[in-house]
Amino acid sequence: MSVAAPPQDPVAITSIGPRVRALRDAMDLSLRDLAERSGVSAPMLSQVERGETSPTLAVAARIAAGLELRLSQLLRLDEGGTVTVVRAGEGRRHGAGGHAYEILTPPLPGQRSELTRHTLAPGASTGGPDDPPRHEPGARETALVEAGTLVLRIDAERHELYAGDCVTFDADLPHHFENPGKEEAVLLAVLSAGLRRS
Amino acid sequence: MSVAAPPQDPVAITSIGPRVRALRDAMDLSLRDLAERSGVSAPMLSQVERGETSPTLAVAARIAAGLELRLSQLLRLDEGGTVTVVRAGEGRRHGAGGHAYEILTPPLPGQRSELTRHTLAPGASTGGPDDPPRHEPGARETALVEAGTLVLRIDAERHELYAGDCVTFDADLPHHFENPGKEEAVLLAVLSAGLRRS
DNA sequence: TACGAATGTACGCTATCACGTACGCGCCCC
DNA sequence: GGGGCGCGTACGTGATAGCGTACATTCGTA
Repeated sequence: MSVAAPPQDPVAITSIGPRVRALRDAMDLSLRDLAERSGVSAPMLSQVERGETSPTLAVAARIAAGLELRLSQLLRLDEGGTVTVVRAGEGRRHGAGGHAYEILTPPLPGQRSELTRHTLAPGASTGGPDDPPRHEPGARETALVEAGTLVLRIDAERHELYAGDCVTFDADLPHHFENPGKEEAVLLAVLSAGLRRS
Repeated sequence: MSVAAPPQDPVAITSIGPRVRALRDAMDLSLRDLAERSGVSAPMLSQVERGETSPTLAVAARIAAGLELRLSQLLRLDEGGTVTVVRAGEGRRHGAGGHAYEILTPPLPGQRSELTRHTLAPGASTGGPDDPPRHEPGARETALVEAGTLVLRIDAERHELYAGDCVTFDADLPHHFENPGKEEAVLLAVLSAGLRRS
């Protein structure tokens, strides 16, 4: 999931106006009251409330202070925290053959890690030796075996993993998992992106 | 017309400059790169970073967006919330108070995500309302319910989660999980760090 | 009805925010 | 050494944020 696009809509954030108005009303303050408390002039407050102007951080902070809030608190009210729930089995499903996986993390801006649940039929493998996963440099992967047994091959190395085992490795190396057993294997994988952006 | 107390110091908030600089460095972006990503001119970015000017909310939001952060997250860094310190002693509480957890990822350099498996006894909760987890700004958490039912409380919101459900949210908001059921609940949590401070 | 006191808003003026351009600097490579 | 190319920063200019003042309106009260 290499997110690169601009993340959110910065314009909508300007809409603290209604919020300020609501808070001021809730505190039973007039424009002049809040002006005195915040050190921002009443006309300015009026313009901000109506969205006719975008205050500077300094002024916005003083307004927030006058409302006994931190600026981040005032702003979060208009941003709405990101909470995304993916119900059981409702992730994005991929895969063919004996390898199926489900992406459990949403494609949000700023998302730096991806959680996937892989199911490997007996004898199946992820990617395969000919088509090794190529992750970006600096990426790191953590894999947790939920059920069955697996073999992780990184470069020339070979690691046997059993249910409950957890392995962490640099994901920019060619690697893949194999299911050598006779039962289905389930793997949870966390892929963390590197910091660098180009 | 009721409350009276002057709350805080709004002046210090203006100092997002160093923060922006650190975040930009961590993402390995030049002023012009960030200018393109954010839609704010490079000279303006330079002035903001050096604290020579107080940007407009609109501009500040665009800067935050260019850094893949919400403005409130960017601001929280310079507010009293500098207490980004993780809850004291929670790492030791293995098996205490009905909440046990195990860190599955190693403390490697360059590790930017942490995988933990939590076990919550009936009625238990992670952290608790008085001692909410405070992760670093920009951090994001993905939690997967392995067994039982859980309730995620984040700010004022409440989300019911059942086995197999997966939820992703901004981890720098105060949050905690509760086990309202009569059975033990198991939770896998992936905590992805935000951009590094240098 | 008239009046004082409160409200929120329209008007100018000044400070400064925010832009495009241009400069000095360090680096790599013909 | 002289180009190029990237970086961050100093200019000058237009836009606008933010102030003080003055105005229209609605109340409660005489």
